[in-house]
Amino acid sequence: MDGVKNMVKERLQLHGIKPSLQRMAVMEYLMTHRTHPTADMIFTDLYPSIPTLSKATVYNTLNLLVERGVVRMITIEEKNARFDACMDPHIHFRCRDCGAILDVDVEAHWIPTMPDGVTVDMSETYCIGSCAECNNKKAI
Amino acid sequence: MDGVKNMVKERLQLHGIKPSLQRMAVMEYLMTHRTHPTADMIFTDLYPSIPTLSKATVYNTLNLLVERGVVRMITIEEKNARFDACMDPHIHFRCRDCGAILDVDVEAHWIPTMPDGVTVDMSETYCIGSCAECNNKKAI
DNA sequence: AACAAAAATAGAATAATTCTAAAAATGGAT
DNA sequence: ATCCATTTTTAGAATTATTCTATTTTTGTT
Repeated sequence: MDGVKNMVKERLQLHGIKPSLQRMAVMEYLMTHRTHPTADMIFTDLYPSIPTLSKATVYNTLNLLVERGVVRMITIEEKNARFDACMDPHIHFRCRDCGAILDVDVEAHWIPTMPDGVTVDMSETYCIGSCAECNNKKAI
Repeated sequence: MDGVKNMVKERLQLHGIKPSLQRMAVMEYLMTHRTHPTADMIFTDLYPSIPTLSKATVYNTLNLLVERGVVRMITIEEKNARFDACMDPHIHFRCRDCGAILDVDVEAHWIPTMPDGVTVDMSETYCIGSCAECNNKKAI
């Protein structure tokens, strides 16, 4: 039996999500690809191995996963949402030049002092700039 | 002469943007409406007073303003981009229940320690949760 | 095997944004 | 003022990410 598949299944069940073939595939994809993929990338990559897969299913699954708090949706790019199954505290950096999105580990997320009565259940920080490679190219 | 219009004009010129009627109108709108409007809201509100206004112009102008660093684009909502002319350090909070987007003042933006070679030129923090009013309603 | 509930599917519909090509406005130089 | 080049605006078409709808398939239970 495949260890990864078991982890995937457990993680879904832990959040009350029935582990169908398609949901397992999307979840496994996110757990093994730390590339912050778009819904379309996930669909395109999974399609060859699940030829009956529909884009609607990918969207349905991603929405369900986000609702249940199993993955995060990243809106660092205006165009399309990106998804991330890593729930350890980290922030995202986008390189203005090459478009890469990198994880940057942090001890904990920053939650500024909020006005009275406001409760926060999640926080995201996005940094934009130039990555090391792009800075290197410019220096030459 | 109108003081606000002068401030608007100066702010555009300071960033090398020719202050056309349309650009002034969009910029003035953003400076006087701290509601984080979408492009569509800006268009709809300005249209009555500038009946020749085109949506493309609103988008062109907003893109120019963001490029030149005069306003920030806020991607706290997946659906549409929102815009903010206030460049003082503050973060945005979105209420999951009523959808309101609030400003929360901070001393300075948080920029975590980045990997070597990475340079950051801007950072945004989004917090999501429930606002005071919605929390109140739930408590009753 | 029969049935109800849940999940997946194809394709149409929606909506935000960008693109295109043409028209209008602007700002010199003559 | 007039001509010309450049910039800006415009309307509408095109694009694209996402959601919706109605149907079919799968799953689990009696």
